[in-house]
Amino acid sequence: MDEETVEQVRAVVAAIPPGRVLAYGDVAELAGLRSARLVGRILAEDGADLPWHRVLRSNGTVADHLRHRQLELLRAEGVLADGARVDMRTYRWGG
DNA sequence: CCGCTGACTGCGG
DNA sequence: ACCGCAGCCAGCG
Repeated sequence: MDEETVEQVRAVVAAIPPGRVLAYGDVAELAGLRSARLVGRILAEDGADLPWHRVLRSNGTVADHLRHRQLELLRAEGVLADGARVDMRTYRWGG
């Protein structure tokens, strides 16, 4: 992985305010990338120390293996999920 | 080089 | 709401 790319993504994710969220694609755009998948990959490898739970799919759902943990962390900062889905219109940073 | 695999996305049926 | 498909970037066999 390109170190600069990783740092760009890390910077964007670190800047998301508590109680707000972004889609992988949003992070990619803000970091100057064309691939949302790459953002997911970077968070998987270098995202442990970041508020990675504020990044989810564009439709408000999250990957299965993260579902429980991520929704729990979001709930703790006031982001409520309607079942397995977060309302992006309400919580998306910017909006 | 080829194909498969993901913390993904938008479009069409 | 469901499904498939094409694009997407990087790593692995």
